[in-house]
Amino acid sequence: MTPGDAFLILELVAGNRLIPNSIFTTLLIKLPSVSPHTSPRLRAGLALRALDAALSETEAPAPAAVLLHKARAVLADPDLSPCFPEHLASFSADDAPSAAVADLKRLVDLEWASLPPSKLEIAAERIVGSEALHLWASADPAQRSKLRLLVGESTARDILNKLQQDASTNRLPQLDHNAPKTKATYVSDCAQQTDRAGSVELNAKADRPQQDTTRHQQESVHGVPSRQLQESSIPGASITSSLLGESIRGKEEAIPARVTGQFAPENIKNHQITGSKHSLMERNSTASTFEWDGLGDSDAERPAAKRQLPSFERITKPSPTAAHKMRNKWSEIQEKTLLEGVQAHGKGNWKEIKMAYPDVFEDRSTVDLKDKFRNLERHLCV
DNA sequence: ATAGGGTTACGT
DNA sequence: ACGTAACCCTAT
Repeated sequence: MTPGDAFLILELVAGNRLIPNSIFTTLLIKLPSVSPHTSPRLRAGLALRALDAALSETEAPAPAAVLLHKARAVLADPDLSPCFPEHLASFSADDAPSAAVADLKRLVDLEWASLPPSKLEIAAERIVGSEALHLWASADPAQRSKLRLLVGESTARDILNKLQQDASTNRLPQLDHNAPKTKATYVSDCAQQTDRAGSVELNAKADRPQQDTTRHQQESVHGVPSRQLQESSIPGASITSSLLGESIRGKEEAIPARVTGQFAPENIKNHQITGSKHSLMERNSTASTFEWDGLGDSDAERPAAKRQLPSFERITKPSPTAAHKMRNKWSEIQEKTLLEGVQAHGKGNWKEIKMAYPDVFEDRSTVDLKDKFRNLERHLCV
């Protein structure tokens, strides 16, 4: 195992919040040591893990003041503080400790969701993602057998089939410039536009967030914790880095530290009077809200909280008791799941995220997800 | 399907 | 009264 391979593994693992600290630290100890300074993801992952640990005292419900104190200690740690983005490093709240801790947790969640994809994820995207056909098309037989080894038999067959189809229609797939935004673009959007070069570089390679690799990654974490991670991922990594090394390595130096300072003021929209087009003031008759009984967000998801769509009769005969319906507040679980979803599937892939957590988002539309994430984002960006 | 402008209900 | 979370509408 070369230091380069160790770097790829650690960089992947550090930035995946689903992989527990215990596993991460085990890897940290057993693998050849790597310098975190070449990777923003690795740096931020290390820092966020430390902060997470400080904030999640699961033993006894520690008082907020204690958590805050611990968190501040982490933030002030001279080894870690350079790794935090500015708004976290300079975090200070004059609210009560509990509010400050809640604020901090929110910021940390967002920061996790904003981590750029790892180089392995990007590499995986290149060999199975939307751009993969080009790579496969131009690969000679020896390279193809390497690729086949990496992606697995069935995926290889799929890709080759597609390739065949495209060859028969005599057309290679076009580059999709309207591809949805990825984590990487999200980061660069949100961060100040001061160092375009590095971000653009990342964007070009992570044109679309991969799906399968992330999902596999998560499944293996949930299912078979440590053994698999330590053994099975290693040969793949070596092959990957030997095959793709020149394209993903050597760029490390070129990637500048992430700058997430103040955000562009243009993002702040001041509600202004709008020459309203037409009867926007009128509530859409198809709109409905409903009550979410109780505040049971932590436990059993209510099984049958179904939105009741208004029927025709109801329109003609409006309910006399017109009980004022509350709106559906987002539960903490839903918020966390959304952030996790964005981390795993990329910002903008709302449909995908919704489908990935059907129970949690049963009563949320993709637009709801998008709106909610926009709200969460504003906490960070304003 | 998604982004972004706009509206409304709710908490303060 | 005001800021904002949740929701709605529409252009792309």
